Amino acid sequence: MAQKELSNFFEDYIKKESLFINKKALQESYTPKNIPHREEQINQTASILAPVLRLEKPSNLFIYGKPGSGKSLTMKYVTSSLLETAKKNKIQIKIVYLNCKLKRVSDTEYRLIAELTRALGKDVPATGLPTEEVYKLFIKKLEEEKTLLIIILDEIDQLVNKIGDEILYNLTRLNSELKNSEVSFIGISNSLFFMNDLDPRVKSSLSEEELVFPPYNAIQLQSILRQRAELTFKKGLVEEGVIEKCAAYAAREHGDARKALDLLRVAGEIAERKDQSKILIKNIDEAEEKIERDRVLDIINTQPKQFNLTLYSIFHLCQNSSKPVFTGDVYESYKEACSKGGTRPLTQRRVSDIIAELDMLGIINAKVISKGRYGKTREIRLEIPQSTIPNINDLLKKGLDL
DNA sequence: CGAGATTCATGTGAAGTATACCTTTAGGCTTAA
DNA sequence: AAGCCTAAAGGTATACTTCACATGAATCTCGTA
Repeated sequence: MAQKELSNFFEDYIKKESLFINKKALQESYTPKNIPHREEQINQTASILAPVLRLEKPSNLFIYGKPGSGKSLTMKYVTSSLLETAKKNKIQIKIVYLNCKLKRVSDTEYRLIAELTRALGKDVPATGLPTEEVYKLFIKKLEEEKTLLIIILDEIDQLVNKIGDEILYNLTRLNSELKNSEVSFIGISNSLFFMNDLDPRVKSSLSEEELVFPPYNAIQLQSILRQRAELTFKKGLVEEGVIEKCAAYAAREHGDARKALDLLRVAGEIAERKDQSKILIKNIDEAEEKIERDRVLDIINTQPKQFNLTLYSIFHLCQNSSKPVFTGDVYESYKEACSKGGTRPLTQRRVSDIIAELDMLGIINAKVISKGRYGKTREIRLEIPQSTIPNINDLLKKGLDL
C-alpha cells in the first residue's frame, strides 16, 4: 500500500460504519446483566454464599460442569454482586479468583499459595522460600486483615491431576490455624468424576455443597446468542440462520456457550474486515478455523521452547501421514529438530512427560496403548483440523529458527 | 490348539542434579562520638 | 561502638536427568489332545 493510499485507508476506515455497536458484549470478560437458563444455579449459589453478609463462614461449595456451561460466569456474577452489597454495608469480605491451570502462575502448591498471598497484597518471591513459610505468610497476612475470604479455584481438577490432592487437604485445614479470619472455598471442575478418587476427608470438607451445571442445549444457546447479538450488532446485520448455526456448532461440542459466542464474535470481525454489510453463514466456518488457529497460536506463544520443539516434531510427522505417530518417532524427529536449532535435546523421559502435557492442553491426543510384542507406547494424533496445520507449522518453524 | 512364558518399546516412579533464588549470618568497612 | 553493606553459607522450588522397574498384549514355546 503506497503512503497516500494508507492515509486514505484510515480516512475511509473512520467513515465506514462499524458492524459493531458494542463488541464487548461478545467477549469472554463480559458479564451480562442477566444470565439466562442459570437462574436456579444463581439462586443456589447466592443462598449458599449469603451467610458471609452476616460474617458467618459459608459452606464450601463444589461446582461441576462442562466448559462453557456458565460456571465461571455465574460465579463472577454472584460474587461481584455480593461484594457490592458487602461494600455498601461495610462488611469485611474478600474474594479471590484463581485459575489453577495457568502455567507458571498457579500450577504447583507453592505457586498457588504464593498467588493467594499476593492477592492479599503481600509480595512473595517466585522461588526460594519453603512452601511452609509461604503458608505462614499467607496466614499472617490474613489474620491482619481480619476478614472473611472466599477462594475460588477454577479448573481445580487439572491441578490435582498434576500434583495430587495433598494441597486440598492443607487448604481445608487452614481454618483451624486462623483466629480472626475465616476461609471458604469454591472449587470449579470440568470433570464430573473428579471427586470420586479423592481423599475422603478432603471430599467431605470441600464439597459441603455441590452444584451441577448442565450443558446448554441448542435452543438455549440460540437465546443466549440472540440476547448478546442484539447488544453487539446493529439490527438486521446478522444473516438469517447465522445464530442457529453458531448454536448448532457449539451444541455439538457439549453445549459450550463460550465457543458459540466466540464464533459469533469472530464471524463478525471477519465480516467487518471483508467489508461485508452483513454477517453471513459462511463467515462462521471461517471463524471456526480462525479460533482454532488462535487457540493453538496462543499455546505456542506461552509454552517454553522445548514444548514447541516437541510440538513441531509432532506436526512434522503428522503432516506426512494420516496414521497415528508413536513416542519413539517423535523423539527421533525432536532430536533432529534440536540439532538443527542448536539446542541440547532433553531426555526421552522428559519428552514423554511433555507429550502428556500437550495432551492435557488438548492440542494433541495421546493415548497409551500396548502394541503387544512390539512394545508399549503413546499413540499420538492431532486434535486440530488438518487445514490449520501448515499455517501453524510455518510459524513454529520461524519461531524456533529452524 | 491353547495355556503360559517371553518380549519389546516405552510408561512411570523415585531419587538425584543443576540452577536460580531466598534468608541468615559473619565479617569488613564506614561513620560518628 | 554502632550502623551499614557484602559475600558466603545454608536452605528451597523447579525443571530436568538417571536409574530401575512396571506394563500389557502380540508372539513364541511347548505340552497335550
